[in-house]
Amino acid sequence: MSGARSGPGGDSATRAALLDAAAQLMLEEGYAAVTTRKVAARANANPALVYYYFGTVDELFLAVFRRGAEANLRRLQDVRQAAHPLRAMWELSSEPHNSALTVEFIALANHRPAVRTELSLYFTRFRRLQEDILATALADRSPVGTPSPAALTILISGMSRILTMDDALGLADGHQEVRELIDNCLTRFEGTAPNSPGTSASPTSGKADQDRTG
Amino acid sequence: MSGARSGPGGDSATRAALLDAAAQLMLEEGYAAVTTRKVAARANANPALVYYYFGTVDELFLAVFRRGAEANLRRLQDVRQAAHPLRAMWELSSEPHNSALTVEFIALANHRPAVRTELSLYFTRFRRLQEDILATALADRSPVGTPSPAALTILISGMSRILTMDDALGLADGHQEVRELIDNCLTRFEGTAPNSPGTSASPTSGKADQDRTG
DNA sequence: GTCTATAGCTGGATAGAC
DNA sequence: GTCTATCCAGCTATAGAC
Repeated sequence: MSGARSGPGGDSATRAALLDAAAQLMLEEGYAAVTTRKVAARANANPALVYYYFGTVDELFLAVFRRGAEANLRRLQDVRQAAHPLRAMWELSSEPHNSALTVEFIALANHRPAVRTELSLYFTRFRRLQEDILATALADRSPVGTPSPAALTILISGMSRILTMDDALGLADGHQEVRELIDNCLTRFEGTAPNSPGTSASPTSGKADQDRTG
Repeated sequence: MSGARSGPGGDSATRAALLDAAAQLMLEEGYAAVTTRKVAARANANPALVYYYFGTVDELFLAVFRRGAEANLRRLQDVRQAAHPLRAMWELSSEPHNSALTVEFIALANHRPAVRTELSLYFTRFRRLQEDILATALADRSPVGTPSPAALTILISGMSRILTMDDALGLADGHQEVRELIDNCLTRFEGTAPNSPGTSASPTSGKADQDRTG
């Protein structure tokens, strides 16, 4: 039950520890700090095991990303069941932990084709799901002139990304007003109460909590 | 007149070549590829000269950033004189070359305090200037309910950043609609004609053309 | 200002024992 | 599955000749 179904493609405890270690390193020191030696040290494992499980460092990056991406897609699915889906969606997009890893992967994607392909696929799926949720939530309730779900998705993605990236740099000018504007929009559509903490989040949590991506 | 006023802090041709090389490397291969050897090779210079001029690789990063940042602030200043300042501001923010370098520096900033400080200072100045231009352009002409210049600045920054970052990943869903929405806003305030190519850009161009930052 | 040389370290990757 | 040992490449930074 613990380290079952092993093998290079499997889900052994060691493999998971290596993934956790790599994600942590990316967050704390940046993708350039993800070396076989450092990852192994942090996972209390032997450096050679990185090659055993992943073959190359590039594949390690992809595995880290995929794990987080899948967790995030599940969480977005769960948003449908939240008391206030739109607000839950906004909160999911605005998680700072989330966006810190994303910045690292986007920087990586600019220079590693395999990573770029993976990110492109992930974002396409994530945005489509967002559009879907928006379409359902806004059906017959949006005033004339409301942009399409696709455009609203860009708006939400852009605003959550700039706010979280600004936060990382300590920039806050205008943030409060923007957050209030967004809050007003959400309230207009879904009523006043924010989701209680955890309502928007995943029953999927647990291990996946350590390296969300998106 | 050519390599005049030399010295480690000066502006010799070699120093400039090293800065150009570092900026190119960041764009093409990412910040992790900025090593003394590679930078020197690309600049046809000796690796030891990096230390002569900059002391450390960190200082080289800062010098690259500052050069681009100053060029960008000058260009934003020039926007005031454009036929359509708001449109010129939007076009400046939307330059892809611009944002590619910015992503690298933001990733760097997450892990190097000196870089974070520098970016924080730059963005603060850039946004303040944007707010100023917005305030001037919108004075007495904005309908009730229009967000403040500070909030509009976040909106502009967020939209231009998400669009350019999406472009780098090949994501385009909803982009056309968003661009049209923005275009309509600009037209409503400034009339229909886009700035002729170059109108929004810098008389400051030339060498600075190679590594804008922002 | 520019160069060579070099110390000392860290890295990716593999072979092969257990 | 996990480990040791190892090859070779690349890196930062400095000392010192020219």
